[in-house]
Amino acid sequence: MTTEPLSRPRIVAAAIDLIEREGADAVSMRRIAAELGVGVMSLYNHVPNKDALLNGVAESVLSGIEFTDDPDAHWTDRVRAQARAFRQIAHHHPRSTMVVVSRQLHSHAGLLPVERALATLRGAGFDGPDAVRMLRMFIAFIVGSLLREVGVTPTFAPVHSRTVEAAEVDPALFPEVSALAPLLTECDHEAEFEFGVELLIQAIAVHAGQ
Amino acid sequence: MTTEPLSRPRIVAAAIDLIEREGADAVSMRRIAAELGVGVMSLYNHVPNKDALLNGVAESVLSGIEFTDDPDAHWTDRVRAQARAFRQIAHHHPRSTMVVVSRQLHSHAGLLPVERALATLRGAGFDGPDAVRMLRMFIAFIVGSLLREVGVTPTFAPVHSRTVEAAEVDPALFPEVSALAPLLTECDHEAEFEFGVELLIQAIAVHAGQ
DNA sequence: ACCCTTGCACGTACGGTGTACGTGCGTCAA
DNA sequence: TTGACGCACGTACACCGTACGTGCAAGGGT
Repeated sequence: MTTEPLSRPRIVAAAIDLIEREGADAVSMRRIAAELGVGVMSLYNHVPNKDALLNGVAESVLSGIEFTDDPDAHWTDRVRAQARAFRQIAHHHPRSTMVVVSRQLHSHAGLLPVERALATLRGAGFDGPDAVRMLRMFIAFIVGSLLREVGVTPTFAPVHSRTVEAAEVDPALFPEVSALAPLLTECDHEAEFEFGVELLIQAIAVHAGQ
Repeated sequence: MTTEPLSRPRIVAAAIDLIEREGADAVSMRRIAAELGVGVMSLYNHVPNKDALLNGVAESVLSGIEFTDDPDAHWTDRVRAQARAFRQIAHHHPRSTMVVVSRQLHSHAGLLPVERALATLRGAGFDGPDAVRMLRMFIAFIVGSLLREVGVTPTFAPVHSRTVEAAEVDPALFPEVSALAPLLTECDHEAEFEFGVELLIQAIAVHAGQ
């Protein structure tokens, strides 16, 4: 076993790997050390504490986003592409998503998506305040969508379809929910996300036109 | 000291109180027991485990929402009112917000807002699938907004205004971010939320009209 | 009046957690 | 050669969730 030297990137990579395999709850300094075949405290030579390590995880995942921005394209296409790129996180690192969105980053990795989004919005003709507003709107939507997608926030699926389908929620108390139960239990995240993005782009376009 | 008997509601209330005073990280079974002047294991006579206790916290906060729904009002007003009511969580229980939105509830408390929202959307003329789509859109937006508001997700404030204002982010690398830094550092959550709600309602109205 | 069940508060104990601290070894600079 | 330094490591501490056993008080059946 060629004992490659310990390093921050290697530790972060091990953490991401562990999160994706066993979930964020499985992450502990001891566990990561074991995964790397290393003593627990050796980690602290490269990472100040667990919190910083998780920040590293968020940055790493975030910087893995493939932004293929075409500055000549229409701004609606560029916004669409950026939103989709962000959603890739949920595909490539589903169980790390919660870590990414629930962490306040002041590093380059966290700023790059913001910079790109602001650039395309300004390019679309929005002034500063409007661009920031639109960006915040999109971020809220995307964060909320990703959380739903990775199962943190409810789908809302009152009846988890594993059970006897519906019949678990009282139709008298919740007529709409029970009537729409089949629709609520299933969720095509891709379609849902696309629908939301289109709705937002459309709304923004209207807002820009006036 | 009149030693009122221990009970689930009293434990949940103590937990909420503790969260609001010292943050969600301060919550431990030992701490709550101490707060109630009670042995740790006594809690387990009323609550199966910590997870269930936090579910209780979420339900309690959620059921504290004041929904004043007027069935005769225009659906846009009803949607607005419901969105605002939900946002009250962030005002009344700011530090519990994360607990509320990050927990999957299958109880009455969690279903009631869904039922109400679906009812008003159906009343507005949307068919089942559309109503569910709109609801999910709103939930994503609201969850994302609340997370930003309570400081979980970034504002995005690359320069935390406590430092030397701007000048911390390289204008060459991030021209837009540094140019808009003043706007990014401050965030009127109320205005931001209202803007988003209006944008969504408007978009949905357009969608409904076609 | 008796017993006996039941409910509930409590203490102890176990295996986990993050991390402060001291120790020893390898590799370079002087 | 010697000194400093970087880094892997073990130990130790305070804290966590909770399984388990114990004892006390109230209530119901006989």
